[in-house]
Amino acid sequence: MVLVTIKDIAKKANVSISTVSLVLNNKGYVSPETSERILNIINDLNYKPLHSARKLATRKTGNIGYIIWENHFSEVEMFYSQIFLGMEYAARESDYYILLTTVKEDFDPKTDLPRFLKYNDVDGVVLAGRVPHSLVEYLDKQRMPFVLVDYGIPGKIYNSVLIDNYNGAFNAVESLIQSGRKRIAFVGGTFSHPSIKERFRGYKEGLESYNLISDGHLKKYTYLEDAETSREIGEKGVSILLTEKLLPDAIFCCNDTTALGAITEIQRKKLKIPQDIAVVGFDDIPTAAFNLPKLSTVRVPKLLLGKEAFKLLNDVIDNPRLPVQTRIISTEFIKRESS
Amino acid sequence: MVLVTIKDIAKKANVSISTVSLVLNNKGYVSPETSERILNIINDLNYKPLHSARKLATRKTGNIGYIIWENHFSEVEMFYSQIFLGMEYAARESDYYILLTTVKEDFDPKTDLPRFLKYNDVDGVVLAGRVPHSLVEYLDKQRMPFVLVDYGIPGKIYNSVLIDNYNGAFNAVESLIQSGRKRIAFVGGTFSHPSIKERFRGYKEGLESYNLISDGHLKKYTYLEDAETSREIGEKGVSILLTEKLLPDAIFCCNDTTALGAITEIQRKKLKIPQDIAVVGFDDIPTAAFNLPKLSTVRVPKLLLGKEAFKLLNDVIDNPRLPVQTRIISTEFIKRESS
DNA sequence: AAAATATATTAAACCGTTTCGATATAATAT
DNA sequence: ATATTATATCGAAACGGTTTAATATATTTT
Repeated sequence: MVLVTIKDIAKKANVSISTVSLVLNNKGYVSPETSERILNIINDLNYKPLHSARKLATRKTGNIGYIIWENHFSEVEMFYSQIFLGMEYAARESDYYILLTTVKEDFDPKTDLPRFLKYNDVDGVVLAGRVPHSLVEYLDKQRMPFVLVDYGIPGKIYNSVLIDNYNGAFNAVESLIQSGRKRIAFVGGTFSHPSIKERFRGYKEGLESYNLISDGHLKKYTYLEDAETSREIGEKGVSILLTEKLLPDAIFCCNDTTALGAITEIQRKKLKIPQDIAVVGFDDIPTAAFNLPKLSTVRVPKLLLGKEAFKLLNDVIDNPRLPVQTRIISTEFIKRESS
Repeated sequence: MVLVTIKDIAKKANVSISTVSLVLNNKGYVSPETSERILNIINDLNYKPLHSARKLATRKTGNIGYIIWENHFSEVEMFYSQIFLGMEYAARESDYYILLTTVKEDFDPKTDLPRFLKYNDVDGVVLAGRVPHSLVEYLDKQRMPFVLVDYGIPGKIYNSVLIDNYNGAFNAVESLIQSGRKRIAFVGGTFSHPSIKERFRGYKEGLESYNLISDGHLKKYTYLEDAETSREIGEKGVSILLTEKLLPDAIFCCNDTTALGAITEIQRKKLKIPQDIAVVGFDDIPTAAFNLPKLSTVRVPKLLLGKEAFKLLNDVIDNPRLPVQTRIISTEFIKRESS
């Protein structure tokens, strides 16, 4: 049960270990016959190059890091787990392992640096969702290749994979309008998350393009709270919106979590969904399809986000002087029971 | 920006690299003065031993694998993510990285082996929840150290960290009884998951010990479906239980997901929770505390499960001939609005 | 026919660490 | 005083790969 090494292969194939290495990495010139012979022996002996030896020689770690806020991972949201999974699937076709870690709310690069950064155990990093700016700056300064997913830092341009929030929101609102809604409200969390800002813009311009936005509309029918999105925001938002004389007949929520809260509150007020009020969310988290009424929402292809992030990071690692780029992933409106 | 190596430290400290290595791993004899001097230089130069070099020399990978079913990770459940997080927290105090991967429903060791097993890139593995038996057998045969979390394979004894399902269920039922419930039903999924079987046993013996289990009780008030737990099972179970002449006044669900389904169905039937029917779940997933009514449940300390699994695996890796052991983690009943 | 080029293989240096004697000195036991 | 043991340090060989420059032969170009 001892380890099969490149030496064993070389000996059995009557070649030098260099030759074996060459076919392993298909580099240089190796005759087809030799190559095949070696490959067969590799297969017979079930030889797998030792990661650590290989990585030592190539001076790569073979790891990439995946960083998210602690609460994004430990709370209700499956959103970021899905992105991780998308990356993991993509990574399976490559030589990389993905190291997942969370960072605290009050992150400080001096003391809270993820282990894999502290010990230089990754070749690059993907950061998903809202993430400490100080961490991003640190990575930038260290010249560590990184990619942001579903987040951007105002005033800075980094490699990133983003959702087409604007059009997603626009289409959702459009769908509400086409089903006859006239007074469409918005409930959302902090604009410091660019996605939410963009969704709001899509909402607003959607209404505008159908001339459904009278003077004072936004004042009456918009609830924005400068906090992380949550069910609470949805509940609170609705309870305030429902004090209007003329009730909204639809609510577009900045994401599903918020929408779930909104639904709870609407039901508590004994109003019918979607008859009295339609509700639409954003993200398409799994819960959305299970809760009653099933939530209409804008589907974000989370696995694809992860996959694209991985691919982009790979490109950046392979070619560090690649110009900074942003890849936009488009969304799809999913009509269910709530609208 | 070149790499600081052990050689640089040695040179600057006027010692051999062996000595530096010795203080790094505090082994052998090194005089306190030398040791401190070296440590200072290490600190000054911010030297971090290169993982791959170290791992090559020690013939360890420094990784441990975490394996779960694909649907456990990609669906609603945060349960297994939490266990992962517990492991990750524990790992931070050690030298290990955790590699998370999922396996497919129809797993076959011949073709679907996780990469890190195929390429021998882990020193041990934690498997959480229901997991392919063929995989467990494979690991056993390969002498790969592993630990099962919240799962057991009938007829086999492996290193594992389990929940005290029996007492958790017993206590939950007891609480229902003490608040005056008489006809307590059970809704659950497949018994091939030992946890569910145990929870049922706790339920049954809880009732028995209070003499609340008449002839035919179990026939009338038990809904078991031989499938993965899901909201659907909860909904379906309740819809069947509610056809009884004498309605149950409480439902103990085998887990929170099922309980969430049960609540949906009870509400659909216009019954009040907890006035008409109390509902109790198991696990305490985050959603449980957010949904209305807030779910009473048996809290499973998921982070602790992960931590214990990590520690046990560590022990097993360090000492492979350790006798097989099972660590039981106890639970806590959380009374909220639904009971 | 000589020169240039393409093809095929290899020896040896190197990657950064651990570890195993070997060596040397200081402290203790006989 | 000598033998033994504890303390302190080091040289060199591993660990299992990659890579570069050198060598040798076969093929093509001039």
